[in-house]
Amino acid sequence: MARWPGGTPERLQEAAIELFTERGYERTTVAEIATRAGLTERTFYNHFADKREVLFPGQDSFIAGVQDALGRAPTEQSPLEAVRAVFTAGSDWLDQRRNAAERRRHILDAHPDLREREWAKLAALAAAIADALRGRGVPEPAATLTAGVSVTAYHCAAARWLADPQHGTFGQHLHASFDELHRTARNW
Amino acid sequence: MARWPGGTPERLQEAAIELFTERGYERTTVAEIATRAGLTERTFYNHFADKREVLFPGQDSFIAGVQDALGRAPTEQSPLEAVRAVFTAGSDWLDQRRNAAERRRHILDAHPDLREREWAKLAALAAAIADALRGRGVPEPAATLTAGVSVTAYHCAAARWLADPQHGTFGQHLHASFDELHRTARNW
DNA sequence: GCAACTGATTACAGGTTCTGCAATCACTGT
DNA sequence: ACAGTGATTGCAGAACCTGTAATCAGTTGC
Repeated sequence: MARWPGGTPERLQEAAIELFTERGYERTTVAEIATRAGLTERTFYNHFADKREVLFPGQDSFIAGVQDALGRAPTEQSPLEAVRAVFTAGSDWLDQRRNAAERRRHILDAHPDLREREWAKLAALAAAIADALRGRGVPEPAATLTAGVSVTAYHCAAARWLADPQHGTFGQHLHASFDELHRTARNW
Repeated sequence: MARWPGGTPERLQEAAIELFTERGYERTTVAEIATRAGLTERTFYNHFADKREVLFPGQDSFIAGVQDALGRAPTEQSPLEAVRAVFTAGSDWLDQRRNAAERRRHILDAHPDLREREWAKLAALAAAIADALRGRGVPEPAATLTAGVSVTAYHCAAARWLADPQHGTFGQHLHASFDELHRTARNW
């Protein structure tokens, strides 16, 4: 018998999402989150760097995964093709979590501080991609630009995926975004 | 004779930059900034929404200006051309403030919280541009994508402008970024 | 069997950020 | 004179976050 029930960070995340949904992000204190999870405020900060981070579980490992996958992508792919393929490979994972993503999006949209953190995560993703591209021999500023453009397309696809009343798959929106990118690029 | 010496926000900004440079962002309290400016902590918060905002003066009006200029850009320009032209129009303004920009960059680079705010400002800029493009009749998702790509190029240009040991003008780096964008787009 | 170790949790104290509210006070217009 | 304006201030307090040390069930080494 374990001394402490497992899944502490998960319990904190669930409690946080419940409370944020019920009464909003600002009107919820960290102490309340911890209490609902059967823990104390101090324990919350043992698992999350700050109050916002509880809404971004696994983001850092996702970013690391993208960077890693890009490192082993076939060399004959162009940089943008490689990134696009890596994103596409992870699209099923997202589709299976649409409900959770929708609830999370609601909370994020309601508070600027949380969107700020989201942009920070996207910037970190772009930095990781740029790093991987440089590792593939892409020179600057092409690496940074390609990474930024890719993340823009990714983010745009994610937004439209969640806003889509027809509930199309993330993969469909991803391809639509990248295709639109090619189309508009032709008019430059 | 005015009751209070003028330029309160400017004095707070100068005091903040001095202190952040001397002992770092984290080791400087808002009370210390206010005291150095001959004011109180409460007055600081009358002028800035939070501690970080003191390093982003006039950003919101800059964003509004970009949006406004885009609204009156000639219709025969393609969306990306229009944005590029608006950015170029403001490049002299930046060149005249290179020193201040360098000091500010040093402070920003040293603390993640500040970079987070910077990304939030860039995201706000992208949103404003997307809005202006939609006003020009650009449909979604092209508007959002073009705006995102533009801001990526802008940000990349700004970074390289400040990192350039040859001290090239911002306009040169801006054009280099946009040209590189065209070049890489051809390999997609 | 027993002691030392481990590692998650907890208790506590305290600094900092940020907000709400009411008061001050020189200047302004009537 | 005299009320109005508006920037500043004082004060109280909630919430966020951190450092440090204590607790204690389970595990390991002997």
